[in-house]
Amino acid sequence: MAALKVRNSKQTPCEQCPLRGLEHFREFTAEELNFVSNFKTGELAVDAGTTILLEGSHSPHLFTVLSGWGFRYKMLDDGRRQILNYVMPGDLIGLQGTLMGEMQHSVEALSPVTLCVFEREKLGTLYRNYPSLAYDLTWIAAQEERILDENLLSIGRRSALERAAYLLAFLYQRAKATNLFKGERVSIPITQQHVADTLGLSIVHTNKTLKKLSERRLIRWADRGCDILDDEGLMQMSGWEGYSEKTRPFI
Amino acid sequence: MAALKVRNSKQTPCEQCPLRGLEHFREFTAEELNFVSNFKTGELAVDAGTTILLEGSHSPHLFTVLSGWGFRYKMLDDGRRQILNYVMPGDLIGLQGTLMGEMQHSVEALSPVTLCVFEREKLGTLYRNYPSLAYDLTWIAAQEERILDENLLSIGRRSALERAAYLLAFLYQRAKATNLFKGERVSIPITQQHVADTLGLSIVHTNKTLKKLSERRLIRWADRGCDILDDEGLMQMSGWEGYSEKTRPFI
DNA sequence: CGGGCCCTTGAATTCTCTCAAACAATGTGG
DNA sequence: CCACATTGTTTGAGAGAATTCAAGGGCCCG
Repeated sequence: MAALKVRNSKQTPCEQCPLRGLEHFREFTAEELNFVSNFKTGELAVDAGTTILLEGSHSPHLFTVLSGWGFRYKMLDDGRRQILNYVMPGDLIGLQGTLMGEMQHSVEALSPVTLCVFEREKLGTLYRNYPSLAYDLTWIAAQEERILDENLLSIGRRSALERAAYLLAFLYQRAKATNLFKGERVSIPITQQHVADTLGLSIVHTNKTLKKLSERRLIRWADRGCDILDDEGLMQMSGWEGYSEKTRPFI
Repeated sequence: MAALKVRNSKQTPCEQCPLRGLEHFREFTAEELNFVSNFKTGELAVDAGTTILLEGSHSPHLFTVLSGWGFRYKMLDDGRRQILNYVMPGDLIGLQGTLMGEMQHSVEALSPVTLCVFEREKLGTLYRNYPSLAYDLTWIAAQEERILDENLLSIGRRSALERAAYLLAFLYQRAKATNLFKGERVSIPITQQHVADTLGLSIVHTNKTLKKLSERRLIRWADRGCDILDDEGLMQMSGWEGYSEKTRPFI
């Protein structure tokens, strides 16, 4: 699977960024917008299945997801894979690698994905002249930390059924916030193998666990994806209360 | 267990900070040092077992650990506990809560701990006037993210034996870097319950797993703690390669 | 039509948990 | 100083959870 194969190159100017209109994201000042517009050097469109960032690679790019789904993961030498988190529109990827030189995880596209590409050299300017954006970067990193804390709690201490319910409620909440569900379709584009690799379970046991959620009418497993039927039921089953932020920064 | 009980209040000026001398931490410029010295409003000393920060509490403090060991954790309603990471000298705690209003995890002292207390109101000044420190804050958050990624991989995909070996090698490496082992004693001050709650295992199974590591002469379980006998053996057993940073920022 | 990918199911095996009991070390109050 | 409670560690046994192995079915695409 070739990394970073460009599908097309039409550009969305930051001023007309479709995400900026969503109430989920914080507004920019004119100055900020002007800088970010300059910070962005291009756009990238990749197919589902493409490896966007690869563990072990150096000086990787800094991206924001403009559309589509993806996931971050790590692998052990023998092929065991752990999915760490999912990425959706508005999410920044590659920050760890940008700050620390080497990617410690990979990112793969789950669906066709478009990415804003940022110029890593201008990160210094960002910190020097745009403290509010610097603050946002720290905020974004801290938010990711928070999600990982919850995932860790889930894998370490929740039962298989609770874990699965948490994951699906979590994905539903995030996807809803970024307006990923146009109209009625509420489908999460993952396979059961992805669920298994996120929950730390085998594919067989994951299948049986998801079946229980289906029998309780909380979800419906569709073709290569999952429809959420009762997100509150999922949250109740998992004991997870959801995130409360109304708005968040994005770059 | 009362939170934040002050044990004494003698102060260490930042200029004479014992951590600053360690080669593990990056140097400050005179300006940075001057600001940080002013940013620090006091010092706190707490006993082992004290809850330093509590999940659910608001407007918490921002601290750097000056001495001692602690751990971050989350709990489910029914008491199941997951330890997320450990904190050691030089580690910043409370950043998540400071940025996002409410603590989503707790922090407890494993040993007597002294903390530098920072004035949260001056965080804006930091971002506005000290971009290098702002960068450091983002770096610190990204580094925590990286550790959580590795922990997640461990709990999700490593076997019990590998997990235990990883954890102990990880703690050893971090403790060594912060010079926590004066002389020969290489003892990590945790109980098997802590290990269990970190690895997502029961205490009984943790005991049996640690026994296997002892039999292989990789560790020795001492009184309320663990002596590392062969850290390379632990790393080999876990398949973990360790962190490569020579130096890191701290505030 | 065949191959590949994904989902499903059953069965045997292995891992991990809970329950239960006991022991060691430490600290406390009488 | 001893009796007793508390905390942490250790061990065995049975129950439950999750894994691997194996096989079959559906669907899409070349």
